Amino acid sequence: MLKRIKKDHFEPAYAQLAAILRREIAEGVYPPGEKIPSESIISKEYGISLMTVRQAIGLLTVEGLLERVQGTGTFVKALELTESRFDLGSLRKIFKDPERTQVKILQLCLVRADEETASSLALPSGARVILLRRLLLRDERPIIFHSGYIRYEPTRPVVEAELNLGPFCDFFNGYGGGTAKKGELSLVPELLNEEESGLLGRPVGAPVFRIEYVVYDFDDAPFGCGWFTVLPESMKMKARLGLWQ
Amino acid sequence: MLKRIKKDHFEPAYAQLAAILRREIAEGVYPPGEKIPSESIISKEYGISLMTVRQAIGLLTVEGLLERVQGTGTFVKALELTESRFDLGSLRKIFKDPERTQVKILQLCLVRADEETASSLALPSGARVILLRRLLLRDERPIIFHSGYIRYEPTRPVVEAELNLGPFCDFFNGYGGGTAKKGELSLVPELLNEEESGLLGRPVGAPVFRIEYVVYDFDDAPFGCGWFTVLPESMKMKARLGLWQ
DNA sequence: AAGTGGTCTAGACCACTAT
DNA sequence: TAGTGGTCTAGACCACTTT
Repeated sequence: MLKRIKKDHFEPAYAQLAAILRREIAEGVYPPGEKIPSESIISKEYGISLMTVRQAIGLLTVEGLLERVQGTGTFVKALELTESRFDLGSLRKIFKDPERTQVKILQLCLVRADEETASSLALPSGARVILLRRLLLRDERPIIFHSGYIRYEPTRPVVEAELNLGPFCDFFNGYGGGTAKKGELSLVPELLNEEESGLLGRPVGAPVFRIEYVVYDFDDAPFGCGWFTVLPESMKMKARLGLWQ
Repeated sequence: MLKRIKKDHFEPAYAQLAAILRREIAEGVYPPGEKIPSESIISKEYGISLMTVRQAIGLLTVEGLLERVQGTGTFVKALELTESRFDLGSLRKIFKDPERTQVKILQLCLVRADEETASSLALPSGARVILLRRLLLRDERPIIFHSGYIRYEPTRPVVEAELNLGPFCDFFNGYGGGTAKKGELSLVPELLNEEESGLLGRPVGAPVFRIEYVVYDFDDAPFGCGWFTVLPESMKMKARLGLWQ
């Protein structure tokens, strides 16, 4: 039998078993909707411990290939559009490559919060807040526009250099050393307005992504909100479903 | 000590420990970047097995709260914008609620594939493919437009009723009983064109999501491609970061 | 060398589901 | 009642990192 787990292999046993199961699913040995053999049967078949089998099946479960049903069995999942997950991985590379990226501060000042901002930051309308507007450039070309409001705390002055030097999204970790506890984001399709059009060098009305956010401190009080306007070609939102090996 | 694991609790031990660690992180006992106690120390401290501790820490790791570094320790992760994950969960409810949703077939016919489609489906240019265009309505209102091409297989005739009756995204599972092995999706911001504007009842140029896809069969050959145009209010793309308990 | 996480075992009992 | 997955134990050895 080819499907055997080798001890002393560079791959751990659970990964080997996961690969075998992945292959068997790909080959149609277990078609979508079908039940795969029980954990104890697999454990005996391959001569490995039950916990190791569970680790392999757990892996394929988070990959979306299998589904466990207590008391019944483990089943092969069919492809479902709604299982797709998109992440901001393409931004990660940009944020972590200081060589080619540059941040330009457009505005950093104290302003009176408008109705909506005050409400987002749980402040009385007209309270003073910090307005921060920046442009992120990649290879000299603007690709992201950021506009954000931050709670103004007189005890913690904002140092421009601090915001300038830190990573682009660093106010997520507060300014002056504070840290965010949680954040809420929303992704929407948007059209470039006139101002953004000028800043990002694209025609008015061009389609872009907008990421709106609110971040909260460790007392669950909102301390920052705003949005990022991102040119779609610099933020590839891709997802994969099923068996890609 | 309050932080103690109760056996015979309705919550399993690993979930109790995860909740305790979550709380301690929230309270700043372990600030972002800090190391939490080692697994063996936790194991002794709470009188539970090492495997159970690992299960709890594994849970918080996939939640994005902790990060394991082999040979060094487990650390509290700071909030990072780029860790955000958006899913199509809001579509799930729509697809699985046949009471309020309705599918209207606009077109189902054999056409000659254009250059791009032929290339996506790995067919010679001008090959015959099935064109399927549909509208999904929710409470009588159109919210998603789907336009897709499917490989034409003379041996497997397409039955309109089949496509009409199945769930909206069911061609993912092929037609005539075939099944998809994998799929690749891409999310982009787009503007409504004139045709879509008429179908979806929104002005031309309104911002929408577009989900482009290619699905592959079990021989890794592409058998379907196309896109969904989705009104943004019916597809809320939300993500949460950090500690929400 | 000591400490950390990564893997693994050979059992055990439980909750749930089907028959 | 039998079979399934869910949880848990008390060990073990390994790979890796730091000192």
